[in-house]
Amino acid sequence: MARAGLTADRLTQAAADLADEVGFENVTVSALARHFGVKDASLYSHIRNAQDLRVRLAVLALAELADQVAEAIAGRSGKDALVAFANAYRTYAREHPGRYSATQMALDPDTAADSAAGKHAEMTRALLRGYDLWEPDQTDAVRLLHSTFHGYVSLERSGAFHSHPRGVEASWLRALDALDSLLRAWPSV
Amino acid sequence: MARAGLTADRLTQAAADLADEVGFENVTVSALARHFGVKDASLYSHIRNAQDLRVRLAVLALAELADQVAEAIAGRSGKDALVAFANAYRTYAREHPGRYSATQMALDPDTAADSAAGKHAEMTRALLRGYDLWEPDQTDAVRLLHSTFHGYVSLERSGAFHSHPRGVEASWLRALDALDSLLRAWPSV
DNA sequence: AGGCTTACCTAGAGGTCCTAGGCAAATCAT
DNA sequence: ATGATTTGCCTAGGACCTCTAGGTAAGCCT
Repeated sequence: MARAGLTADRLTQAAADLADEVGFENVTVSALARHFGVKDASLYSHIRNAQDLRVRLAVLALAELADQVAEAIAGRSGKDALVAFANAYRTYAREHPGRYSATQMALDPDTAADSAAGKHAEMTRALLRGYDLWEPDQTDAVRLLHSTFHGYVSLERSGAFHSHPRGVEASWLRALDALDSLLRAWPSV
Repeated sequence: MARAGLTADRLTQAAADLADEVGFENVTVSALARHFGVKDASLYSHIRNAQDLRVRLAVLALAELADQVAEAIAGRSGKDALVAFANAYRTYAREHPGRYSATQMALDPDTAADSAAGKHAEMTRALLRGYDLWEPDQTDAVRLLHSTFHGYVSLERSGAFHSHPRGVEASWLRALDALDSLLRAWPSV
């Protein structure tokens, strides 16, 4: 009997693909085992439990997202960087719905620290270098930007914007214009 | 044997309380049946299935949230209304975590139309009357505000802001200041 | 009081999660 | 190469959740 050659990493990768196909909440240990043609009990020597699998998936997705964003803003600054950041974020969420859902998981502080969660804030800070912002305004702006991007993507996914004809794309661009102008005028807010 | 007197509405109410106690994802038909001291099979004459129960819960929460917000902005305008809206939204999410999670469910378009989902946008429009905004800027602004509120609340709940000492409350107030100033200056953005 | 509706029941099938313990494949030692 | 060790995947099985089918009894209606 040939072995399937499972490892925690391969399981996590497959779980991520599965999440994008069937939705994050449908990522189950059983489904993953079926995908590899093994019994579900066989996975428990690689992952502690179903929650552990989801956490690993979340960490993977956070790292991927951070990479995409980092690549997007490399060599840009000011509004260029803002738009690149925002579009990379939104694109990742659209192309990888299951993975993006995973990034919304509540991680315990230790796991979050180990993950790329901190990298997001760091990159947002880098992007703010093009604007004239210093602490504590920088932190406030980081939170506002992150909230807005996440909120927009999240509502877009839930279909909250479908009720109105105005193009979601046009609104998005306008929101980026607004945020840019807000950041430039921030000190006087 | 006395009857428990179950109805779909009572089940939904109890499910909402349960959600706030143990989390939306832990709202199960079995747990709800235990709460009423009946067998789980007994609930299926009132609700179609577990998903149906969650949808009812989502619709309930959306209506409650809309009511809270409507009450908050009644008689206010401009920044007063903006702050009242935002605080009511955030307060509901903090006091009713399970219900708020339910509001994030993806509802099919028909259900969404029946629910109070449209009321949100309508109220946000009412609040914008204090600012000098007309279509399509109004829709863009509604989407930006909704996204930001939802995003902030959502990230706050996921613990994304805990990594930095700057008070979440102070950042929130600053965000509201920024949004107010953004709305006032919108036409020139 | 008898009949009808309906609220709740039991029984049971199928799925997911997870533990305990077993066997065999791969790896290592001699 | 062969025996010993490790480890990957197995079977068995318990606990819980979802949902259907069909039964019994409580409460309402005349």
